[in-house]
Parts: sequence; C-alpha cells; structure tokens
Amino acid sequence: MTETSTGGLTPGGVRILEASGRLFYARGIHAVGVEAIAAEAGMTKRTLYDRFGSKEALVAAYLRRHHEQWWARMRERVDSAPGPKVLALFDAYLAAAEESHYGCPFLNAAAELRNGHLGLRVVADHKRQVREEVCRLIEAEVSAQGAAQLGEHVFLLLEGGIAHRGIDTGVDHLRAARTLAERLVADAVR
Amino acid sequence: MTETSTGGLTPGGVRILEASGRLFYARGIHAVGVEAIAAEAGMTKRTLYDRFGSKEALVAAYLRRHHEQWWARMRERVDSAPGPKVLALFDAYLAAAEESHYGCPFLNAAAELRNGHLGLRVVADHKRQVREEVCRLIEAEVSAQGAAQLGEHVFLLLEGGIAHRGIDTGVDHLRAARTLAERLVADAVR
DNA sequence: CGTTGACTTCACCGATCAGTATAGCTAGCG
DNA sequence: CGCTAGCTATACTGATCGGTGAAGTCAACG
Repeated sequence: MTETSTGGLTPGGVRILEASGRLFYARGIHAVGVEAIAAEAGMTKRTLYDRFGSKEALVAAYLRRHHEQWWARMRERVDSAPGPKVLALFDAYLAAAEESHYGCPFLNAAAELRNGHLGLRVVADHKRQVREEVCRLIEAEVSAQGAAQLGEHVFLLLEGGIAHRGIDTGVDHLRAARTLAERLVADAVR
Repeated sequence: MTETSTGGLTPGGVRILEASGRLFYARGIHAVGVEAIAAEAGMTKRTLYDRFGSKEALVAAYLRRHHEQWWARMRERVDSAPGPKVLALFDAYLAAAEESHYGCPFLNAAAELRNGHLGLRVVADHKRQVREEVCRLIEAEVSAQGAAQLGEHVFLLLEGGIAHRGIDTGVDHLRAARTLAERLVADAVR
C-alpha cells in the first residue's frame, strides 16, 4: 500500500487537493484564493465547495494529504537504509529539500494560521509523530538510558535545520545538523 | 542609547509601526489589511502611505524595528548575566516566549513572504546576526578549536526550540534546547 | 426507465483588498 | 504674514476575497 489513498475522495476532489498542494506551498495559504485553486485544478469553485465545504477544511485536508505522502516516502527510505536509521531520516529531509524551495510546509502553515484553525492540529500531530519517530529510531540503536534525551536533542537539531530551509538558500544548516547528529549517536553507542 | 530610535520617523509614523507590530504578529502579515493598521494606530490610511509608500515597505520597516528592539533587549540581558553568556541568550528567548504566543515573528514572516519581498532580507539578516552572536559567545568561553562547530550546533538547537514556540504550547522544547546546550558547553570547557 | 452523483456554468452576495485623489486643518517657523 | 510639515476626512478605483443559488449536463447503476 505505497500508493497514496484517495480517502474516498472523488477524482475531482483529488485534483483539487493536488492543486492546493502546489499553490499553497508555492505562494502561501492566505495568498492563494479558492478561485485560483479551482482554476489550477481545472475544476469549478462550486465543485471545490461541494467536496470540502470551506477553505479552512481544504487547508486541513491539504496538510493531511501532505503528511501521508511524506510519511510514506520517509518510511520507505528509512526502512531500506543501511546503517543508523536516524541518519536516513535526515537524508529524507535533505532529499526533499533539493526539490522544494520554500521551507517546510508544516512550519509555514503553522506560521500563517491562528486561533484554532483546523490545520493547526494537523501540523501539531505531524510534528509530534516526527519527534516520536526520531526517538524510536534512536532507541533502536542506543542503550536505553539517555535515549529519550538524545532523541529530543536530535529532534531539535533536525527542526533547526528544517526551519532554515526557507530562509537561507541551500541546505547547509540541515547538513550540519546531520553531521552533528551523527557524532552524537556515535558517541552514545560507544 | 537603550531607547529605541525613531529613525527620523514622524510621531504618526511611529504609532503606525507600533500598531503594525501588534497586528502583524498577532494575526499574520497577509491576514492584516492596511486599513486595520491605520485604525489601530488611530491614523488615516493616507498618512500610512505618506510615510511608508506601500504595505511591502511597511512590513520591512516593522521587521527592522522589531529586530532593533529585540537586539537591544537581548544585549542588555546577555551583557549583565553571570556565568556562560550563551545560556543567557537562551534565557532571553525563554523570557520573550512567556509573553509572546505566536512563535518567532521572523520565522513567521519568512514563512509567509515570497519572491524577493523586502522583508525577507531583514529576516535573513536578523538570523545571520543571531547565529554570529551565538558563535561569538561560544568562542569567548571555549578553546578555539571546535568552537565554530559548537556554535553551529547550539544555534541549531536554539532555532529548533524557537521554531516550536508557535506549534506546541509551552516552552518545553526551548527549555530542553537550553539544557542540552548547557551540557555541550560544559563538556567543551572541560 | 428513473435515480443518483459528479461536475459545469454563471450570476451573484457583501466584504475587503492595496492604493489614490482632492481638499482642508493646524502648529511651528522664518 | 506666508510657507511648510504632519495629519484628517472622505470618497473613490478596480480587483479580489470566501461563499452561495439555481439550473443543467452526463454517465453509471438499479
């Protein structure tokens, strides 16, 4: 089941979700109107509202879909990697950074949304899952004691590197984070 | 000169900048119209345009002012702190996080703006200065070798903690980042 | 055959967007 | 006195915002 589930969506709904992904990420959420999304999808605004009900719900659906796709890609890469799995997680982010030039879509969304917007829960859930995954991968390689703290440490490094994908051009920070994480894990194993 | 410079601005211009600071931070840049800013400042839209020329220029001015204020506050705290200066920098961010609930205004702005917006340069300059400050403070306490790498490491921890101010409630991540930075510096000194 | 669901077409709603035009007020200053 | 700077007041532009109403097309399915 590596295919992305359509989640019971109609074909038109899927195209709208795909168009949302492109536009929201490239221009920002508030900067993109529903009219533009419908046009990009080759659909009508009416269909968009029939499927999603509101822009807020569409934003949440866009983030959920993005999370699912990213998670599947990450899992595949991590599971098939030799050596320390947690470094493969950094590699997954590095690979994604090569083709996406506006930073982390989840951090971007969190920065734009306010006041209990539906999308905020999706972002918080996503980041929590990433953090738990980091801790899980660390625990698999390091003696139990100190693993939790090391996991938090590595997660913060990862997030620090990710947060700057949208500010500095290049992936230097993310690469530095990976280097340092590698050293920390090696020290902990020894 | 701890007073914030008005930068040659008229009294009305200053009030507009103050209002911009409140509204842009609380609701986001794209979500706030110039009309609302003028009203919050008790000024007219005409005055706003006479002083700043465009919303884009106003956003850049807001970010510049915010940087100046933050930098002065941070410097005061760091300079007057006992013990490792770099930890005082974390404390400055922790203190700011207590009263500001929408994350880092610079990361938020970077997440919203695109395509060479004037504000993006201000954000990039700000983060570069923070990074250089971290490295400077580290070099003052640690033997030269490895100081640069340790500086980058601590900066990433700081940014990781900051990036989550707008996602998780509370300052747990930032506090964890401080704890880990403290250990790293202690290890390097030893 | 009839129904249902996915989708189109298009006109429309009130509100708001960034930005401009024109005119006038008031206080400080030479 | 007259000029200028800072600001107010109000009306306006054309565009776009999120969202709705009503009618109709088309294919799949029972």
